[in-house]
Amino acid sequence: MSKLQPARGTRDIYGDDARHMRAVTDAFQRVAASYGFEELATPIFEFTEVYKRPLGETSDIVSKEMYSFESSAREAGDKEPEELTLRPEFTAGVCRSFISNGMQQNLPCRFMSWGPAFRRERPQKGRYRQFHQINAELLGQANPEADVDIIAMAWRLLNELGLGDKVVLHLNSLGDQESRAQYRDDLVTYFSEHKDELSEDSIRRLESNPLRILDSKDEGDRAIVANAPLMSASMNDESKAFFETVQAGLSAIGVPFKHDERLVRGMDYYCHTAFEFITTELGAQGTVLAGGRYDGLIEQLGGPATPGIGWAGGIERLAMLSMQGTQPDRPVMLMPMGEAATIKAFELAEDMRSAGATVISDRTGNLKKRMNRANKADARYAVILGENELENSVVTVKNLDEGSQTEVPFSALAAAVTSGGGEA
RNA sequence: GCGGGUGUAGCUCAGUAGGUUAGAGCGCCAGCUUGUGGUGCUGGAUGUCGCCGGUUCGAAUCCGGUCACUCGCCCCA
Repeated sequence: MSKLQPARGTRDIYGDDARHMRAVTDAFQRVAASYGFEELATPIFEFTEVYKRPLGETSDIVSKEMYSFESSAREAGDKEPEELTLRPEFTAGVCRSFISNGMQQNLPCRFMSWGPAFRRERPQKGRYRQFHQINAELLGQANPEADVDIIAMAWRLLNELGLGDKVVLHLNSLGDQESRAQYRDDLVTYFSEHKDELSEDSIRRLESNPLRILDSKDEGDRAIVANAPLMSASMNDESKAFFETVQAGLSAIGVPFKHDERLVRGMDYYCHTAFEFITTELGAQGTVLAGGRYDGLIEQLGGPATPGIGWAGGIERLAMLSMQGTQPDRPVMLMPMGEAATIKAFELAEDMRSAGATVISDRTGNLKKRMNRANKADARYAVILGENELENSVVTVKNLDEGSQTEVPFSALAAAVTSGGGEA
């Protein structure tokens, strides 16, 4: 075993892993495009402020999980050092881009993005320090129908990945800002009365994030949570109506969901709809796709008040669950023997590629070795060009599935290897 | 960041009353087959036993540290 390892929480992605992940992003791009989403590729790092402001100084992400650094490349012409951060999530960067480019002229905006994100957490299965997400954001629509659309899109994607029966949609509403603030107060009041019964973690949450106590895994906490006031009790009429519409819409298009009163969101800018698609097959990393509405975020970043809703999916987690992947095209292995044949083979290879074939030229070793490699590469044909063939302007085409072989004139080769399995 | 488990060949793993040259399967290489793969037969090589240090006449095995992975917590996709 080599001492040279990738940095903690990172890994090399190749082979089946790469194919499975590609299947997820391919399906995502296809599905999102069918809902009118267009690609927005934001930089992989931003000014630290972009993440710090909306997430809050005290949030776990900002205080201990961000990869931040100071760039001071004076040689490159930078006058002042810049505080930069590798993106820990997509939403803040997308909203920054929306503001930077004056996109409020063009509402509503539907953006799809994908790629790596970085968080310095303790690695676990399905949780990496460099991980990959697919991300969808819909900006400029305050109506609950938008929430239905974007959840429907997620549901369609999950089904295309064959995960319809492996995930459960947990759905909740945090209400509007007023309702949410009210609920928070109600919870603090209630939990403060039971403070001495709460776990250490939850006493801390009482200050930092009281809503999080609701999904505590501590046994003692759960007993107290069971009698805690419900979000729905604190919601005003507008918020109730909003949530009713979302649920009715999902029912109308047949998206199954479970109203989960204990599903919450950490950041303050979240409101109304919150949802998570959860599986039981990945241990503690059960959330494979999650999102919600964030009507206050863009304004908080200094842009024009613009409502937004979106979600992010973990590509690693989705890939691990679905295990789908397209195999590469079966290649034609071209085997020129000798110098003159090698030159001729360049031309034949390009002819076959022009006709749509995948061609690999194997120029080294004896024929036995090359046939062996052809077999490992799962080639459909081996094309042999030796001195005998060269003299007669033919190649020997061997069908590796059937074991049969025939001689084919140069001019007929491209057609022979692209005729779809038919013997030449 | 906190707590538990694991680390032996490319891969999956055996290997404890500490004892000489550390094993299996798969894969890999070679030959049977000098211009022909897959299945078969024969043979071969796998390796700082994660790393560093300690105990011991002697450590893959016991102890400490460290790194990585893994399970849970925190948090989250």
